[in-house]
Amino acid sequence: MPYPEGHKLKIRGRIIESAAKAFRTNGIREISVPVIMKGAGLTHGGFYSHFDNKEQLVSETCRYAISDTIALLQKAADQAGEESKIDAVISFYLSPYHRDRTEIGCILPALSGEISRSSEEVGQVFTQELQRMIDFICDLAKIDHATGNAVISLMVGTIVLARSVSDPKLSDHLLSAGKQSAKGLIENST
Amino acid sequence: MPYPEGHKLKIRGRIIESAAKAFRTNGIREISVPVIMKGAGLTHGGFYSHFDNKEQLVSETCRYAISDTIALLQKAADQAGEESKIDAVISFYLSPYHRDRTEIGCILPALSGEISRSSEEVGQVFTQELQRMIDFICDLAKIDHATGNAVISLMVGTIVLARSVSDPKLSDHLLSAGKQSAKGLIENST
DNA sequence: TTCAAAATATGATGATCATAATATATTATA
DNA sequence: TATAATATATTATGATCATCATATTTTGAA
Repeated sequence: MPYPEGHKLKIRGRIIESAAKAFRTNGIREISVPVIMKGAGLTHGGFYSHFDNKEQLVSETCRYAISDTIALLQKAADQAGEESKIDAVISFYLSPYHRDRTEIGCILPALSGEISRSSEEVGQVFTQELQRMIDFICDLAKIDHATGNAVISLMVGTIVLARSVSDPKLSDHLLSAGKQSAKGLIENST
Repeated sequence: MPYPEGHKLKIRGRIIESAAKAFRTNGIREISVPVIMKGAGLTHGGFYSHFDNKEQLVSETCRYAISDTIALLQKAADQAGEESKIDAVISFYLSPYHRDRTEIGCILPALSGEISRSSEEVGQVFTQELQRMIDFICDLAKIDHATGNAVISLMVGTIVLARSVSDPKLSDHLLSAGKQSAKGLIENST
């Protein structure tokens, strides 16, 4: 058995990481397989020995990227006191840092538009992972699902718009308005 | 002066309408110039006598499409009593009808992702038109800009997610949660 | 050190795209 | 009706893309 145990799996992981970074900054259709492979330190040809096609990579990258974001938010929560965990998560999500560092950010605002035009399979993975994200928020804030849904929608919409706008002042206002209202929604629900 | 007065302008308008419909359903990069021209009943060659390039068409289509949406929302408001105008607008925006009829819907949820990766010029047009949308909501609901920003973010985020999700029940829940919370935000602000 | 399997690289294919150059069709006026 | 200006259609170009076929490299074991 040539090549070390688990070698291929590791490479596969590197391709997914490269895809996550590339998709987050440039969207799905704007990033080619060759570019993703180069990002993983490989050439394009080997791609199809790891994945059936680009769509399959999109699925797996979705799953990986949302888990990654939940972990990131968990870290923000861990650094805050018990009472303010959800506030810390909201503040991080709606920070200028998260708005500007698309390459490490949440894919919900970055890719939702394209996901809605993707295959059924991609849609299902996305749905599953979004559910996990909603559960994470509901548990942390101890709120009902309706409020959790709205908080996520508000956070995603805020980042979507804050990133699209060319006026930095308006962009900042969108962030702080979103932050204030998200916290308000949570307070009013308990 | 051959060709009737304003003929070219009318064709130009038809191209923009075709683009608006196509972009709304399929996004910007996924729709080609030939397809847009075919939608306007023309062949692709003539495109460049109307527009410098695709990017310019995107700009103009943005402007047209958001105005179009504001008019649509105004119509929804007109059909309601004075006290419930903003409720009517929110209910329309977050209706299953609006979620499902992407080809006539608001471009904010459909195109924001791609807009944030477009040229400075497109970004500026988008920013201007978003401002008009925010003003429209603030005037109608008689709320401050911070609340208006949050309401729009919530509406956009809700449609974005409701369209991406493959589970119809979750999609409906997202809509109704968004509706309830948007109305709540407005009530709490006055 | 050599070998064969496994992994990766190189190169090719056919499609589609934005854009441009050129040819053809249209039509208000003379 | 003929004409010249204007609008549209046809065709061409060069780039990029997903995917595939084939060649080359790598590496654990014999």
